[in-house]
Amino acid sequence: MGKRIFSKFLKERGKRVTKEREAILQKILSSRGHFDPESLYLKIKEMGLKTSRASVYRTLNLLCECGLIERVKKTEHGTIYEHTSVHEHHDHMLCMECGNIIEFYSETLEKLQEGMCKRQGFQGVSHTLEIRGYCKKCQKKKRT
Amino acid sequence: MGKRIFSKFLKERGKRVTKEREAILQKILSSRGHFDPESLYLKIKEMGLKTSRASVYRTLNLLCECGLIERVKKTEHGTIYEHTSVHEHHDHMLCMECGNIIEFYSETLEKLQEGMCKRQGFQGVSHTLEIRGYCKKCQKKKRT
DNA sequence: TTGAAATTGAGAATCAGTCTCAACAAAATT
DNA sequence: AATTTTGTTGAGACTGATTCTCAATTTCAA
Ligand SMILES: [Mn+2]
Ligand SMILES: [Mn+2]
Ligand SMILES: [Zn+2]
Ligand SMILES: [Zn+2]
Repeated sequence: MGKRIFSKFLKERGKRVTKEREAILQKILSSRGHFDPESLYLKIKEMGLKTSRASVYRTLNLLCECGLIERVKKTEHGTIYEHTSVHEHHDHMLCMECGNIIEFYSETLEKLQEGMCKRQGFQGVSHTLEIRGYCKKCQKKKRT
Repeated sequence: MGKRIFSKFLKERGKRVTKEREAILQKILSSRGHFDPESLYLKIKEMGLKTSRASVYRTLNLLCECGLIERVKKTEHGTIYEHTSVHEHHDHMLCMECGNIIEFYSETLEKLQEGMCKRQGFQGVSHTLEIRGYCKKCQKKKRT
């Protein structure tokens, strides 16, 4: 499904639909959750498909532009992405102990943000909310 | 005021209060708003004080640990910091056109987040909310 | 099928941030 | 006060993510 969107996007810009770009998108769509460019690159090589880091990075930028994926977060170890076509918009809780990511969504929270924007005369387009702390498991561990 | 806190923090850890560390903290406290390591480094040099990039980075890490400053955001051009002792906690709206940053705070929003954490059994410690979009000025420019 | 135009991949370049280590300074011991 | 111990500094090397370069290759409209 994302394949169509991507092809259309590329053609509209006079860009080309190549095997490499298709392989990269396919691999992203066929795996769940968050990912980073380096692991994606390695997974694609493992499958015997040919690609290069340069192409992975270039394609990730294109996929961001066309809205099929999103940059979730820049960390000290690089950028984390996720695909948006599957998931609807959501925010994240990040466990500082184990790195586990909990996804959540609250309509009320979203509305409230819109309200804040209006009050400031700001035209909101997108947002990221990250709550850092400790997940259930890690809270238990700490108690002992 | 932050000077005291920093000295205490350093001593508690068997670390030393040096001219370089004091100069860096002073420069941060005496300037308003957000900053990045490189400009901070340049400002300090301009003043004729002696320092190195290494020391700036090292000291910023210490100041984060002791809570006097915070990493606001990692961008493609590096990390943006701000000092917390002055400002209370707040969130950000970031204009994608001109880079302008609007700070805001909503009690309701904070409470709502606490509620979301409780529902997930997550122990929230801190968070970052960034809303991206267009500020008043840039909205006007776009219309014309 | 052909050729102009876009894309690819290997490796060089860039850039923020960290690390190394010898010279130096602060605290602790004598 | 002199000496020893230990932490800090700064220049520059290093790292790792990402982008750039450019010759070779591929796409696709005609
Ligand atoms: Mn997610
Ligand atoms: Mn701020
Ligand atoms: Zn955890
Ligand atoms: Zn603006």
